[in-house]
Amino acid sequence: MNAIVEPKRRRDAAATRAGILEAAKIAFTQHGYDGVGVRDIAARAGVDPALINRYFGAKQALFAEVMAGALDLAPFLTNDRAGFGERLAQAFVTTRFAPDAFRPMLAMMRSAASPEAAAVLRQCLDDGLAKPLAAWLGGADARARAGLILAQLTGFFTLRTVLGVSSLGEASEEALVRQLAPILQLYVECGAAKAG
Amino acid sequence: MNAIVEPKRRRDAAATRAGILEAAKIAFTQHGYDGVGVRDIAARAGVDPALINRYFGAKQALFAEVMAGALDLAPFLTNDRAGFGERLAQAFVTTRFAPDAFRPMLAMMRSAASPEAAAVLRQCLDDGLAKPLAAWLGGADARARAGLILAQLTGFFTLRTVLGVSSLGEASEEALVRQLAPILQLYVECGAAKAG
DNA sequence: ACCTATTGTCAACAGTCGTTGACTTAGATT
DNA sequence: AATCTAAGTCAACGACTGTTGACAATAGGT
Repeated sequence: MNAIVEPKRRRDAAATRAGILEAAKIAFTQHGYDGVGVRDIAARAGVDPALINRYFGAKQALFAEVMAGALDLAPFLTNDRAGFGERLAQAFVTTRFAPDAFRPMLAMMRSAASPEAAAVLRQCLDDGLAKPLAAWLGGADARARAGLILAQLTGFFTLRTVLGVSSLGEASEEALVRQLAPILQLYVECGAAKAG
Repeated sequence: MNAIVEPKRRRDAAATRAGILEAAKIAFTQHGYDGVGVRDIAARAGVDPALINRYFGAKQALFAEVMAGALDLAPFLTNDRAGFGERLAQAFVTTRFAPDAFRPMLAMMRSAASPEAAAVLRQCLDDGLAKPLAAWLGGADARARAGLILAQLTGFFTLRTVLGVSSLGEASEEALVRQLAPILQLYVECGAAKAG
């Protein structure tokens, strides 16, 4: 029983580092890279602002660590290819989130305008989403189809959650899934069948 | 010949105001709302920064005037409904722009993260794009379909131009149009045929 | 109990931001 | 030519930004 039970050190580098990281995830999700200051993040973590630079070097590096590996489409890239569109649409349209949840795609779209953040995001997006999706899709124009699927999803996020356009906010989730699912599915199939 | 030929006044309120507006259009397109300072805009217009507040009251009001009426899909909402997807895809994928051109949709996506700009954009987007498009589409789930079309287009912009993901940047324009056009067209028709 | 490396605190730097008010100048009117 | 208003200039405000270095306090190993 007496394994390494966390001696509850009052000063714990690993814990504060993790606390900063967790606070940063929420903050970046809510306000984007430019909308959050290091003092905000530190305050959320109950920590001195200087510690952010001590543990992460710079704000950009903290953002990079927040986003590293967070963008992941793997759960959707299963063998059930026929259900891809439906599963993806359901997940993106109907999933509820706690107000302080970490939502990588939302953090991404809210940070895209900042060149500093964009430099980080480009690679996360390519490696975490675009390339795996293109590989899973296969067939003709795989990269283009993967990019357009991601464009549809990220655009949906930006318009509905970031900008709050009424068309997407007030439309029933049922209608959105009904329209979106077959579109996503079409991107899967129109490469396998033939390049039209 | 001697109509009102612009007496070439060295001090011309209307001209400087227009100059500021023009400079702001380019600046917001290139760097987004948060990425541009009033001093930048003033410098581009060759004008004192204080004049921006004199003529527009505040930065947000300047942005609002830049975006007012700029988002317009009317040229695409013609009677040729069968060619809608192809025309839209062609225009969005292949159109070349001068580096200092005003591109309203790009300015929008680069400014979406700022709450101040988002407040302006929400209404421009709804009134200028979403509502006219939904009305033109008609049929079942018109609002949802309009929103999803805009999501596809804006997402495409953000990923390709703002973030520069390789999947959309390196894919051939031909392939992109080939994949995108039928998708957009499907949003037009899947409301008219039946809500399946 | 001392020593030392780790961890946390604090203040300040050098910028940038949007905005404001007082001032000077130009141009048209009388 | 004198006057007066419109137009443009300038400096500064207060708040905020990311980052840094010197300092204080704690904890663990001896």
